[in-house]
Amino acid sequence: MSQALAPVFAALGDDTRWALLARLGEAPASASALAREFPISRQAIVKHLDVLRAAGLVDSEQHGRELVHRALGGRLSDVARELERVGQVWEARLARIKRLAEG
Amino acid sequence: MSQALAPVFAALGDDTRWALLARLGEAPASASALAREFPISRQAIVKHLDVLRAAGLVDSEQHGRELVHRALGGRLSDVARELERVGQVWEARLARIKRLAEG
DNA sequence: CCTGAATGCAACTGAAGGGTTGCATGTGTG
DNA sequence: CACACATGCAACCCTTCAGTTGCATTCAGG
Repeated sequence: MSQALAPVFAALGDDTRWALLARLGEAPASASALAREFPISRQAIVKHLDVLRAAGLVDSEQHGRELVHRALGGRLSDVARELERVGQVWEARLARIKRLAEG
Repeated sequence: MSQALAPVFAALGDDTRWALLARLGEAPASASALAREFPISRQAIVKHLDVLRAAGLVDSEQHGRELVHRALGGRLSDVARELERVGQVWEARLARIKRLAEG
């Protein structure tokens, strides 16, 4: 199922990358276009996009002479479900321990 | 609402930290106890716990002479809900764009 | 056709972060 | 009361990583 979560979190852990992803969430764009909107070089943006793509958070498509990138909400939902699941297991376990200790 | 997500992702992005958190999810433990189970020094573990606590993923309580840490599933659920929400917004936007382009 | 714009590759720098060791200091329990 | 064990603080190493600059290349379109 959903591949290792760590790479996704690592990808999301950087502010710039998160901003970039949020921007792509509003509308697809090319690296050069993003470079005009953000205060960092195009190369830096390309590297971030590589990381995001590797994490399954972005996908890219050739359009004429430019490579257009878009954010994938689906992957985010996958991760969300996994987190929710894990979180509930922990909470349940904690509750059980507390019950044992007090009861 | 749920404070900035970035710190949480940054915290979850490290494999060792994730492993540590998963371990605490099974049962609370002190830093020294964890140091006996993991192949890294107690100091390294303490630093990881600091990061996790700052992200709201762990909380610590003094028990006799030791500081016992436990994983907070609740925070994980918060993040999950936020992710799910954002993911759906992106998907909806994409669908709308696609409809416009094709329709 | 030819030029501007977009991409790709590579080397380099500086800072952040994971990990270590050493030491000082508390404090529970035998 | 003493000693073992848990914690805290600090300096230090080394790798990873964000970001930069420079250059080569390709290709869409006027």
